[in-house]
Amino acid sequence: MDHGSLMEDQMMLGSQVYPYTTQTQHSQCIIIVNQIDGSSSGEGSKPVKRRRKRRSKGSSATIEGDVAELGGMLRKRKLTDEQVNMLEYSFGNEHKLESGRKEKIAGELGLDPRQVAVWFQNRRARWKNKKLEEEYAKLKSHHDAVVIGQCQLESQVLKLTEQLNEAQNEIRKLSERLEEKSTNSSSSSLSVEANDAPIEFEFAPETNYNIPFYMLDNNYLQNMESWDGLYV
DNA sequence: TTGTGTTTTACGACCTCC
DNA sequence: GGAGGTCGTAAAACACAA
Repeated sequence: MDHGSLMEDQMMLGSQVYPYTTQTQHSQCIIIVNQIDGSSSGEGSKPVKRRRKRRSKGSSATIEGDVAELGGMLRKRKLTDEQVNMLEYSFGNEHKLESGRKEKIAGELGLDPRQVAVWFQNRRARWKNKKLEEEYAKLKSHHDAVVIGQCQLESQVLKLTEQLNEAQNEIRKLSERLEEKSTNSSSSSLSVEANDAPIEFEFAPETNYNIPFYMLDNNYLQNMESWDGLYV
């Protein structure tokens, strides 16, 4: 029998047959689930996508923790705060769920072991999503810092390029002046330098030329310090 | 009240490990 | 091969604005 197509047909027809039969009896809710579908996953090599049987939205709402079965159909129930708290506590201790632990938790909380397993699966998925979001936020802030740093460096490059141009102009002027003087006094055998007026520097006379000028910028040094931490 | 977006519960399909 | 994992998604439950 093709359970898949039967289920699909039942869904199409709006049938209320659910792929599980239920036997519930508990202080709050125990669901003993007997799978009648029988074709869990191993249906040959070809993957068969079967439509799942879902209840229609027309069914009335359930009270939290209420019995999970009505008119032969499973009802989705919200777990009580106490159950969720206990599950959260258990999840906090260990994200994985061995079968012994699952049975124990299910027994303590009055839940079906399957519910406990499903809850842990969903909880792991939420935890993973949260981790991914955190990771994304961290990477984004790092990226933003890198972009800001890059802008700062680019503006520094512009500034330094300007300074370099000025320096080159100054050098050119000086060498032109020297050349001029040497041409004028070419007939004389006297030393030029001895009678010359001192050469007048037009920029940064106080600059210490033993240190690369870009390192004299405080911003440069500060940036060097703050950038070290980014590449750990 | 109702439409809509989000969260929670549950499941099917598939994968991995023992 | 079975148990238990992830992933994607349906549908109920819930929150909340209009």
